[in-house]
Amino acid sequence: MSEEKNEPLDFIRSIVTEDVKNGKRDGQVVTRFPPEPNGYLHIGHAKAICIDFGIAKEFGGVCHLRMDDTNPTKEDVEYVDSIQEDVHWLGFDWGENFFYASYYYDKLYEFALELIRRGKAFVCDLTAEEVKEYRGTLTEPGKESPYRNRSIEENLDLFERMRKGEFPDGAKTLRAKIDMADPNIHMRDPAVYRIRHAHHHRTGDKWCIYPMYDFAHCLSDSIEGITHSLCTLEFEIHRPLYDWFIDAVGAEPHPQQIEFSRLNLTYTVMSKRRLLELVNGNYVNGWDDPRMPTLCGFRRRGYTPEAIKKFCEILGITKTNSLSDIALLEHCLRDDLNKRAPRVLAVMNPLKVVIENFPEGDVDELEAINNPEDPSQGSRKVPFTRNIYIDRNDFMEDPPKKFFRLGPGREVRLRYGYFIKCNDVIKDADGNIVELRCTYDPETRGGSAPDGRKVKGTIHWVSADHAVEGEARLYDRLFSVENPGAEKNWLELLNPDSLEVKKIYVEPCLAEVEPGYICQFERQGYFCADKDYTQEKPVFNRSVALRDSWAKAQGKK
RNA sequence: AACCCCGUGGUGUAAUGGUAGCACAAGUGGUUUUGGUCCACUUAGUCUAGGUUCGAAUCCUGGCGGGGUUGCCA
Repeated sequence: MSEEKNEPLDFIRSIVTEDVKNGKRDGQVVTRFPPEPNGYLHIGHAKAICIDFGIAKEFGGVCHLRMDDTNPTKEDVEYVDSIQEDVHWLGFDWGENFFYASYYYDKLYEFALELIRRGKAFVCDLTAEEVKEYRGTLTEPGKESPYRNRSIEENLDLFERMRKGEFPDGAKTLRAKIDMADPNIHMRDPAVYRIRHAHHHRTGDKWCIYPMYDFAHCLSDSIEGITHSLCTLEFEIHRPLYDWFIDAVGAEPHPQQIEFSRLNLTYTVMSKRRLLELVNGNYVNGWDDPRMPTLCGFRRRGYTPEAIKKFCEILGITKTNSLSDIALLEHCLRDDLNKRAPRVLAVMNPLKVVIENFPEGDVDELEAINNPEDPSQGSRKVPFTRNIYIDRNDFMEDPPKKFFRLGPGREVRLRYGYFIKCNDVIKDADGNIVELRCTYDPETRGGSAPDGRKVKGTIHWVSADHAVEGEARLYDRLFSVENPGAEKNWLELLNPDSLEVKKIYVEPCLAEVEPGYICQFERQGYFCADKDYTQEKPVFNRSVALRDSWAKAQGKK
């Protein structure tokens, strides 16, 4: 009975709250997440998952996971497995409530029979092309099929023979008898069953007729006792049909379909068709390529489930067509990672630095905090030696005004190490900088000077003798335009930078840098992701990211 | 020129007839052993025209704009 007046309720929660209050369906809440196993789950699905599972949980209900597998030609067990894995990874649990629409093929067949017996469906011999002609257009009504008035007995007989496999694909369909003049084209005698002599990933060759989405979905919901059938906006126009089928066969209970807007992200393509094209065309290395907006792609890129869920929560539930800024998603990840990800020193684009007053062969073990945001994560030792690498981007021979890092004659702090001062710049014959000669101040061990003097910059470094070398791709964004989803020639907009392989050098506390991708977050840092990414893996912070940010700012001026 | 849905800062949202608020982004300043984090501040909004009302982002009507719908896909 608690009244949470201050908590704003989105329109779906308002409806559910009202239903529960009114004792509708005994106050039970049962939702479902119903993907078709024809591809991998992407960030757009994450929103639906958060809503479906989230609302069920909030109202003390359950959420089913149901594979909407009514089209055997497009589906595969590979996808079933990945979907389960990804939903679990996000942190949701369907318990015992895992189903397939194909579990209900027998019941659905019975419902179809009932539809025929009630005179509400007929077997139609029109070809696909003819059906299209008869359907009419958006502005003109359709014409009734010449087969529309077959007797119930004949329909029953024909439908039974369809099931037995007496007809080839496309020869006949079972159609609902509704209204060919309905302004909603989906109500103009829609198909209920079609013939498909195809092997189904679960039921094998048992069936050669398969129910259409509109018929199977609402009745599957009813069979499972779903109370609120939440889906995206494109199904809005299907809702009258959803209701019609349930009423027409007299199914109980009658779930309520409610639609919300789907997620769109800037710089990202989201449709399964296009993602499949990226995979099949080898533009990416599979569904879990870290550049993909799939959940497994985000996972490899180092995203946490918490960040994704938080993002979905912030977006809220509305019916407004929207294009969400991926910067918000990145913010959610930084926010999460910042609190818990261990940090490690890293250098990309190494520049050798010789500390002239540090003895050759000596190793100084320095103490480094694992996570400045979380002291409980402890510290580690970092070896300091005469020869180190810093990032090329952290040195400028002719530093402009607001550049705070190393330059000739300047002093900076090596993070967790010493202050160093640049005395000399060594170049090769072509004038490229190949080495820096510096001196360190032994008094500044740990990073602070007893005399109280300050430095403006703190830079990353690794011991040249101890650094672990690896390669990684620098992930920026797969696409280089605002919204490639809207572009016709979207494949040409792939960002070439996303393919660039870079060297990376990290502290010896890491055994190796596994080949993978490096995710770039300006001003926050990079972290490395790979096939077996875990949240315990470190963020390679600062260095290049900050440099790029600075460069970008300069470019603006 | 059909039907349905949706229009609040650049973006995503809150306010359900009573002070237009939050977050991201952008910008400025401060703290800082990550140019990160954190803190403070700034910029910026109810598509439009009428109507109802003491009072409209909210209700009504028209216009304008965006999206969806003509699979034997889901």
